[in-house]
Amino acid sequence: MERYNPSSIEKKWQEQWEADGIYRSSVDWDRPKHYALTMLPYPSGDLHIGHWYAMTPPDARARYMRMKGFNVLYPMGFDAFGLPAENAAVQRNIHPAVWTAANVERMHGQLRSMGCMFDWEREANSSQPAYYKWSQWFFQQFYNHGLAYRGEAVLNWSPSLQTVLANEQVIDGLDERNRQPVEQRLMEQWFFAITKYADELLSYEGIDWPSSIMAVQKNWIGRSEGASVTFTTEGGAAIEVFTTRPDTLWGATFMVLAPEHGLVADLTSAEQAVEVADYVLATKGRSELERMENEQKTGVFTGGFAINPVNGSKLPVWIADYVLMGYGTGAIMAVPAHDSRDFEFARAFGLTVAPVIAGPDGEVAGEDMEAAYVGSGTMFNSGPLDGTPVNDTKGRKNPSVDAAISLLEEAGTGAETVNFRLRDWVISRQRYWGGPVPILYKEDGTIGLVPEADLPVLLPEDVEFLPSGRSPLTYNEEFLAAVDADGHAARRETDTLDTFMCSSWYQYRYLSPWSSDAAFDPEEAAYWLPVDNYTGGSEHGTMHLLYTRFFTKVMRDIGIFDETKAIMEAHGRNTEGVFDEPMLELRNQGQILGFERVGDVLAVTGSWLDEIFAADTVTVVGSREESDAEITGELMGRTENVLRIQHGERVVTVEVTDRSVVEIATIPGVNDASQLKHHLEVERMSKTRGNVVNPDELVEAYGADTVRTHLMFAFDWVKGGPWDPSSVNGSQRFLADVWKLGSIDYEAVSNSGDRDITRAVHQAIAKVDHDMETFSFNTAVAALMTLRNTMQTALKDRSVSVEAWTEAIDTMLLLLAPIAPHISEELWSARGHSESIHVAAFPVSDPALAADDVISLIVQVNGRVRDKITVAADISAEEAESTALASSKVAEWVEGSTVRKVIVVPGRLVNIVAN
RNA sequence: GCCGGGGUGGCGGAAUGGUAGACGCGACGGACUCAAAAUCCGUUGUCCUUUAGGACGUGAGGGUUCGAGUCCCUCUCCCGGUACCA
Repeated sequence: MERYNPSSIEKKWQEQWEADGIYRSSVDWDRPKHYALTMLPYPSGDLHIGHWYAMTPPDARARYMRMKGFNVLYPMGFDAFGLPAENAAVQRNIHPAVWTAANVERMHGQLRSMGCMFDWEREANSSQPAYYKWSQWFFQQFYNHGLAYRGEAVLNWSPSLQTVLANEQVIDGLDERNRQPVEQRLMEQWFFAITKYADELLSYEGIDWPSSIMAVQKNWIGRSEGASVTFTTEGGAAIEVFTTRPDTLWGATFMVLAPEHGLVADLTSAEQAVEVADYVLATKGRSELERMENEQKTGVFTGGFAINPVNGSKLPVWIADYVLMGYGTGAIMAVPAHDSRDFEFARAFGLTVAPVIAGPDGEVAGEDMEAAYVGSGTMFNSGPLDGTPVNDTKGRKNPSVDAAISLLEEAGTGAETVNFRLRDWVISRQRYWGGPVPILYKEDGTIGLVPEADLPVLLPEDVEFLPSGRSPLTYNEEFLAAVDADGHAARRETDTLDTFMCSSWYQYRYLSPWSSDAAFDPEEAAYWLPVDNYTGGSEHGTMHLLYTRFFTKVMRDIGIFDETKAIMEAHGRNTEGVFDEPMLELRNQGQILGFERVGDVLAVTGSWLDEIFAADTVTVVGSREESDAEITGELMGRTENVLRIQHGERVVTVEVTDRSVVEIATIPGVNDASQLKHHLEVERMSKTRGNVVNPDELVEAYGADTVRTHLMFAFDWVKGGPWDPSSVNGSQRFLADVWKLGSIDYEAVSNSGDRDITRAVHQAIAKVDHDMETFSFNTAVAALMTLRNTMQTALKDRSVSVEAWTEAIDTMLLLLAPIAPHISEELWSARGHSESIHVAAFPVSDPALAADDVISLIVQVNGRVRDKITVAADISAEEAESTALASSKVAEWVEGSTVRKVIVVPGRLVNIVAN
């Protein structure tokens, strides 16, 4: 028997599977389908352990579904447009297309090493013309239906990326990719009208998504119920405001406009003109980050006034940057008594505070209140609505809000309104490496689509990258010059599509990446759609996962699924709601973090040069006590030749020079500073932190099966956690044991253990079946390890028959096949099976065989375990009770007291209540 | 602040309201070996105790229950998201 040697078998089977085409997925209406999708990677160059974690457990799930009888589609592709390619172009003078293609090529090999059941015939790559032609086509369809438009808004401009970004791509005032500051600018851009779908996006009917994702999206969409109210300036212009608290209208004491608001100029008086202009300018110069960091309220009086429609009072109008142009109407009525932000502003500028809601016990706050009152109570000083109760519900459910809205609607000065936090999606990017927006600027000044026949608008390859940061499309005359449908000269749009737009529909391109006359083949779509299970990271909650839902709903509404739907119906499928959502079930995996490691303890001799200690010798020692060197302690970090050493309470900076001698006893030869191990925290993996786990190295050391098994076993998949390099041993031993069990020539000595091993086998089947179904991968592997343990015990005294042993090992291999596909295939084949294990059916557990004959009956006295008695599993309640009461240990514990009650849980325990 | 998730041995983690710590890592003791690795056997929540056994134990406090890691209330800490959103 040969030893388990993954490297020799894994490659062999990967090639065999590919040659046999066992992972080709084709439409077969006679079989139930399962579309398993995992988020496609960006071709950054190297697959990291996170990719393995995101892809191999779902691969095991897809394989499991296949063995359960489903026709499974599990495709893979590349989200291949994006900025890193362009940065590489500028920094290293490599064309983005070349850089991307090389990375895709490299990642192909790495993806294959996972042993996944990807159907490569269905690979899609968003940067190829065959793909982005359809991204452009979708843009045009959206445009024709009024869902793509060019508009002006205050947007996020990233100076470092030299492009505009969608709200979703800005986190804490920084761009989500490089974490550089973003500015607010009034700009004209291309938008998708996602806000038209805001309400529908709030519904998750018919889909099973994690509550955290639904919460994040709901929060992001930010629906709030209230009223729009029209105030009037002294000049007669209308100032529209949105408020969730129209019941506090009588307490409005001033108004605030966003500095960018269109009425600012009209309202500003001559005396205030300079101050207002200064403030507007200052706001413009402030980055999003600075604005957020500024906790003090700022603002200036415009000198203008507006009339409150409910009581005719005259309110001073201010401008302040705490009012955002991007939300509501960019103007608010300020009710300092009942809104904490308005209150702060009023106090900062000495404005009137006028309470209009009394507390629940009728207590009325005075002008001198110390904080805004936002609770429930009763309206007062509110004209006709005095006495109306105020509760803590939103919108018309609150009687005070309801009454106020009715009043406004009768008077014609306001209306019930729902407002959303969600903004329309900016989809144009001022970058080169993306799909060109298929738009022409015509001679007559109008804007039009590139004729459909001219799609795709190809990205010119022959371009020059200038360090200006500007997209080369903006100065490429060959690209810019175009001809419109009427034969007139036109200029092309130089913006490209947001990569999130390309990835919003990739699940449809996988259906038929070969289609040249449609985005996808409706025959394929009718069978495979919708996606049954989607897996990926939760960080896409407000980006990709929101966009793709929107995209699918639009596709449904503009008829893109009509043909697909007709074919589905022809096959007898119920199509109701089938195109409402792209993915029926979503599961998010956690993140693999870097491991914790204790750094080398160093003893350093040398001399101080100001704050830096210049090393003569650096020696790795066992502990601080071993050395009396001047500087000694754990190496906390290292940058090039500068060490940070924890010397007692403080961290000392030590410089290792050319003349320094580094001694590491465990590493032979001449040592240098780069060989020193520094301390690592549990945190995200990154190259700069030096805690990256390279999956290629792991595969080389342990084999893909061990890496797969370990990623499934060592974590709760949803949670993730730190990678512990030593715990891989457990998964490696497990597979080595399976190898031994599966390759020995078994001979029986007796069959006394048959019942036990058969029970273990059937219990394992039930457990693994259930756990694979529910994404509980770690306990599925644990159940297989338990079966391994049982089999090893049986093997020792050869106490089971050859038949029972054969069933056990064959079942073990079948259960293991989705998790560790290579070793199971090799052993399966070596055991004489001619068909691949991956086309075999998943074993079925027989409950009668899985059932225990005897159980350990737990006997409790007052809820504490006092005895355990082995009894038949099917013991009756009466019998269990009498058995328990007959226990001598029970007798000891109930002695001197009276048995009050006996609770029997059949097949489990007996609790005797006595006092 | 608000929303979501969580706190269980030295570590990763298991536990339909019913034996807390499955499975594994690590550690310790032993076998094999000239030695090491690998492998095999045993121990491993804490405390008391020779054994038997007992007490304590799932972030803290309270409650419901015959019985709570699990359900309810209050609090606390950690992680993620979001935040002048009117």
